[in-house]
Amino acid sequence: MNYFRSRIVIVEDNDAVREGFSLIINSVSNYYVVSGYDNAEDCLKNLKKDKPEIILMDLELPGMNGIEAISAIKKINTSVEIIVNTIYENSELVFQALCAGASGYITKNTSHTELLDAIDEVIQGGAPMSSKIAKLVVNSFQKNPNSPLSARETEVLELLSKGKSYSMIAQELFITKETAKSHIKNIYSKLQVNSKSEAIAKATKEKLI
Amino acid sequence: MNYFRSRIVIVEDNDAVREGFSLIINSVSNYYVVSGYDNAEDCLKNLKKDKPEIILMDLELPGMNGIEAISAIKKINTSVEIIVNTIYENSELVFQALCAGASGYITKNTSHTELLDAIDEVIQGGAPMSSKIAKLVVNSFQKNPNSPLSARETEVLELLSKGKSYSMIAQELFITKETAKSHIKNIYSKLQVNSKSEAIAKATKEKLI
DNA sequence: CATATCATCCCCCAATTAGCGGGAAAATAG
DNA sequence: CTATTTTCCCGCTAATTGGGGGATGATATG
Repeated sequence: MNYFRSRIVIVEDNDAVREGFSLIINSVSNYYVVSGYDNAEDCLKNLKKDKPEIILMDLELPGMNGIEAISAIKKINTSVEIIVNTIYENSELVFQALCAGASGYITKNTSHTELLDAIDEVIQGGAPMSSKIAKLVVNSFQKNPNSPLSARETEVLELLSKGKSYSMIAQELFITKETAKSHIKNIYSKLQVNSKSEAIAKATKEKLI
Repeated sequence: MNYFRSRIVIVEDNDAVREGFSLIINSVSNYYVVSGYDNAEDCLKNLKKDKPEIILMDLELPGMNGIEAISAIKKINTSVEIIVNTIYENSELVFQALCAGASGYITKNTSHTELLDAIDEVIQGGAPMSSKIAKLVVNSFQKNPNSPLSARETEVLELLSKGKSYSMIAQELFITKETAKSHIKNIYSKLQVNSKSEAIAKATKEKLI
């Protein structure tokens, strides 16, 4: 009877919330909660025993935080799918969680149905995200439309950020080294920096490249 | 009566599909189709007249392709929300579309309901994506788990990719310049490259950093 | 316990690079 | 028509890079 039911682990320090999730998840036949923990350490300790396909992970936890926990879990078992469930919509946290290996990120105002939908989506190979989170993620691909740099300058800075030297940039853009140097001079002046790394840092931060 | 209905433009070269979408969208009261085009050029030409809040954009078009169209449209009107609707799930195209400024990316096997949901989501500031697309996007944040580089080497390479010099890397990691050099030597040997830019290129391609 | 990898540190050396200063001319766009 | 962009040139010096050759102790991994 259990053969086709996905094993789920919940890490959530609020007992009421954790037990609520368990009830919701256990109420449908496709999956069941093998274990619930109020901290990441216990989850890690029992990972090999629990063998979950999916972990529902809170981020604000006592002791080890959720981001560290995701990294640690993924190091032990790369195939487990982790869905972050938190109140935080802070973009830094979102990207940290995704970089650490989260497969989905849903915020805590989600309904029971949305929670179950997220689990379904992960099982089907998707990446469930709350609406705002998806927007954050998509925005991260887009450049700042108010860049002070010209198209050519942006092109040069992009190559610079890939570690190319002046002469390599010149070669790739079919210009002389002097022209590349000239562009870089102008880039530095516009960004008010005076070195490659500062320029890259500023451009990355302001999404100019 | 029209004041609160969102204006939608459809760019889709298949007449039947385009007209089908129009019927679906016009069947609900929240939005209506102001224009439909079978190519991007005509859409661009009429952008100021149509004043759409949302554009439903196909990628495979005669003449100017969808990616170029998105860039061109966004250059004219940064606030218009563009939802890509295509059969392609190719990751390169997805990222190009998002980088060009698409707010959503749905594939053509979506139901009428899902199409309308996507439009709703965009209006509410979200970023609708098909399940597979969301997974692609989320995966793009994650590193290759089979990196040949050690943690320290990865750290060094990350700083190198930010344009830092050997001495700056040494400073940031509290090691000597010689140690940084040593790490870089080992990185080059492991990646079988012999320069900074090659290393960064290979590491980026294989998502080691 | 032996071997491998990792992280740290040291030397020498030559070629290239980066960034500073100063220009200038043609093309493009508003 | 004026501002910006893109292209190109010169000289100069400090710094960087990447090649080579090592060594040490710690920590895994078998």
